Amino acid sequence: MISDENVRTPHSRLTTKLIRSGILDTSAAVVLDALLARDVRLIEGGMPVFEQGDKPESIEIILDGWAVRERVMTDGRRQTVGILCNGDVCDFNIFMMARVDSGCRAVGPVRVARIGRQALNILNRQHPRVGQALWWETMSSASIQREWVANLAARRAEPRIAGLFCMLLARATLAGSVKDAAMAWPFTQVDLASACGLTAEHCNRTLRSLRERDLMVLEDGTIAFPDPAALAELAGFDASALHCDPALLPFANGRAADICESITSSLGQVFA
Amino acid sequence: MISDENVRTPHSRLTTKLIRSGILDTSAAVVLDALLARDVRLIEGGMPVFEQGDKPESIEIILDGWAVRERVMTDGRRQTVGILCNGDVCDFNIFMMARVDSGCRAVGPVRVARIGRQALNILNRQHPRVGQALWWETMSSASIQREWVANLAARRAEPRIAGLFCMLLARATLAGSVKDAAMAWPFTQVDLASACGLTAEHCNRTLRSLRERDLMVLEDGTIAFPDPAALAELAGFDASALHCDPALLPFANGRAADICESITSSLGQVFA
DNA sequence: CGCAGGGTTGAGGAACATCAAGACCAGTGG
DNA sequence: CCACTGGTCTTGATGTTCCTCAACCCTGCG
Repeated sequence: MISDENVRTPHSRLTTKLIRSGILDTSAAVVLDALLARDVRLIEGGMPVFEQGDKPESIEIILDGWAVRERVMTDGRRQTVGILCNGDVCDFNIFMMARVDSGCRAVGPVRVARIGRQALNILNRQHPRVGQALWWETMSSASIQREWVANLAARRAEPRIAGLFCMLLARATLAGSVKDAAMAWPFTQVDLASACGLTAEHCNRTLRSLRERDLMVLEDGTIAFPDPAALAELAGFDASALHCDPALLPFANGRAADICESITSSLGQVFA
Repeated sequence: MISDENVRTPHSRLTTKLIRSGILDTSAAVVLDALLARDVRLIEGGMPVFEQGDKPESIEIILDGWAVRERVMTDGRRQTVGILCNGDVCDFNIFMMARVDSGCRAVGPVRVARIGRQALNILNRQHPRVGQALWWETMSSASIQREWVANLAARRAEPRIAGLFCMLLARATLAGSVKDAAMAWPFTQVDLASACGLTAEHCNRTLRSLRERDLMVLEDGTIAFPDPAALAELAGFDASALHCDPALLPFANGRAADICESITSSLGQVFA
């Protein structure tokens, strides 16, 4: 399921997202892409990208594939606390934290780029705009994490799963890995259940309900959403946590546009 | 409920926390405290610190009191997505984000310090260690947000509320606003229910259960925990998300210590 | 062949939400 | 002074959501 689209396009998923969000211009993107190509690892599904308790020595960027952040609870269970899409920066705490609080595991095969402390310092000095873009990414992921909390706390199983789908579809769309409202889907129902705080059985039944409503189709490791707007309607999804122009997202019902307003219009002032 | 302890001690809650976490030394702390004293507002209970959709122009630091981050859902309900304790930095996205994704509301009276973009830039240039300490705070709050997700997704009502209590007690302890495992508690049961993703009625019944087990006592706007270790045991609480020496926390059952190991031992290398 | 992992379905019960009502208290306008 | 209001806490009755336990099927794999 590793896409080779980055061979056809000049930009990685991360820079695609940052450009679409109005954070990077294409010349700065080239710098970042070159850095991302320097130290790439391929991690097979189920394998850790890093473990809870590790001492962070670098930041990891998901180039292709999906990964989960998970936390080992005191009873031994692993609780998913976030999902990483291609184009996501996986923890920026290299500078300060002595230990990472939660591990990262590949779901399906994943290509990961690594940037060490020294390279990052040089980047910040020589290309401060690129450094700032990485901080933007960090802030953005904090917003996403808050939306994740709202999804768990405020919604029942069906809208909750729908809300997760909307969020992942939107993020993957920004990263450029969605075609016709469909994307790679290496997750098992157990994975999805853990992410949603549900049992696998209940998750299964809820998925069937979504399938019967023609809101999702899953086959061959690909998930498709025939009617993203209806999915967003069911979930009560609000894309404002993504800090992007809602017109870029596949929920063409106008509601998200109302809420987000024209975020991009003010992006010119970001680095003023 | 505004404490005046910061008159007796030289340090604000934020610097107290950063010193205890091994991030700041006392001389750098003086710089930060001076900055925190420059622009202080008093916000009464129920009033917004900032609103969802605002354009961020400064970062806000909670000096005293409690606040909640909340997100307006598409059906109009306000969903709590985080709780801010004294000593917490309330969103660092001033640099990049065009809009804030979730508002901040005072629960009980709150003293807030404001640092503008320019003052922050000067701080970063003249005192890079203090700037780094603020980034540490940001990373730490991301960890706390992940633990929040785990709490919602993995635990039932009783351990979930207990887990929230443990987290808040631990954070307030680091900030220096806890005495004898007791702290100010301006939250209504409706507030608590929203934070835990429960109805107020079920929250009420669960609190009664905790009270009957002698795990909490609430009176006069103060909450006390007669047996923090038992509370942590019930919750299955793991303090590793706090990135501090577990010996500083009031859960003296040895378990947290096992998990966190000696985090502080490696703090000397943080700025290497 | 056996076996493990993933998906699916059913029955029963526990956890939680919903609806409803009442107690208590602070404020507030008559 | 009173009545009235709204907010908070509390408790009960009832229904829904979700979990638990238990199967069973399928596939890939040793």
